[in-house]
Amino acid sequence: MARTIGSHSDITGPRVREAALTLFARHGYAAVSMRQIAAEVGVQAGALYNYTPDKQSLLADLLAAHMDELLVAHTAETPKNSAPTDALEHFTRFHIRFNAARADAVFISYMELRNLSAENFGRIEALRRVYEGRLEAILRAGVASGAFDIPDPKITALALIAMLTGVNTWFREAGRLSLAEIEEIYWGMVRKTVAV
Amino acid sequence: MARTIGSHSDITGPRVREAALTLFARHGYAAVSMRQIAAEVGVQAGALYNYTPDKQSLLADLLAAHMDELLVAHTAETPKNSAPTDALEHFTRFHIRFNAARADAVFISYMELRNLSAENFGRIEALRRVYEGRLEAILRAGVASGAFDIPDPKITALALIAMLTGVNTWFREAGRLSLAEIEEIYWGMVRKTVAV
DNA sequence: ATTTTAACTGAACATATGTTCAGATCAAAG
DNA sequence: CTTTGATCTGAACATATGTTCAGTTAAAAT
Repeated sequence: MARTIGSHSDITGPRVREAALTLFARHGYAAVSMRQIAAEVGVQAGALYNYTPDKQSLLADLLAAHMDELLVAHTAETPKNSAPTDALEHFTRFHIRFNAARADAVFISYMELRNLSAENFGRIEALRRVYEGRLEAILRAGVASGAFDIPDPKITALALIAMLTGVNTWFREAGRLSLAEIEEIYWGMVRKTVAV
Repeated sequence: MARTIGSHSDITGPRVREAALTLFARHGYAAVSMRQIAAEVGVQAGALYNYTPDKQSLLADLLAAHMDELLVAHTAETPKNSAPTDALEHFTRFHIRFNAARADAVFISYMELRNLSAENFGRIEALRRVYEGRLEAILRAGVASGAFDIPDPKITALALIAMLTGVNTWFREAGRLSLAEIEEIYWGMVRKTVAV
């Protein structure tokens, strides 16, 4: 009637976040009520406040966690001192693979920026800029080395990120193409886009 | 106290749609109330129902109108019997220019699909598929003629649309680059992406 | 001038939402 | 076994939402 048998914050907490992520991605932050999230977890809405101060923090934390994870993973997996073309290939494959494994988080990290408070928006946007900046740095290094022919590295970075992230709107594991095939196709397009 | 002096449905109707478009784009459909839209127009919420059966229809009609306008404009402006490369250039420039002039409508046509009823989603999605299909047809013609080297026209079409539509997330008229400059840069990238 | 139609208000209605918190039950510690 | 801490319920609270509609005022028609 009150405390659920076997419950523990280490179990319920992640389930709250998971449910929120799934529901926000499917229906949108504003369209999902705390009661819906609670029902998904199997508790009443009031219980959610043991795990989040409020609804806005729940969204902001999901987005920040995703961006932090993205940057940490990218940092860990990025080879040092690669030639620009290798670095670009790595970025391309990393982006597709990492994001495909986290479709919901990627989705809301673009779709729900409008629902963040100004403070939270600034926080998430700063993280996004860091990631974009890494691609731009690769492109600039390629231009400087003569490996790439790019009229405007910043615009090109934006275009490539949009292209790569677009995979998330349609890729399905059970689809016609495997993720590896999609990586190949996209790397081919990216390579040609910057080719001399 | 009741009817506003000088009011007419040909004036208020479009203002309702305009206010809805602006507010939906800025805050998201679910986060915007009918009272907010009404306030933007300068009427009470109950008055909106002279112009739309319900909130969902307001959104669906905005999306459908945009897609219809896009397809009509694209049909009217597309030269007949162009070589694939010319057709692709035209598509690229058309997409950027047309959408830049309708940033809010483009934005919600991607961001608010989740908030459509199943019936309305099907309706809008079908229109989107028509547009995508036109790009794919250009790419296929280019492959058939030997002008393009593309491993998968359908995937390439999705990638290019994502790249081109991405302009809408950051382009500002008062920005560093003019729309014409952006068209040039993007056409350069698109041309190289499909190059033999 | 009168009647009809158009365009609105304001109040109401039936829910719905984010959040709080006293009390209840489970789990861990002593 | 008792006490303390953890995790929940259910009710309440203060708003907020989409929508309806009788009545009011402006515009158009007669």
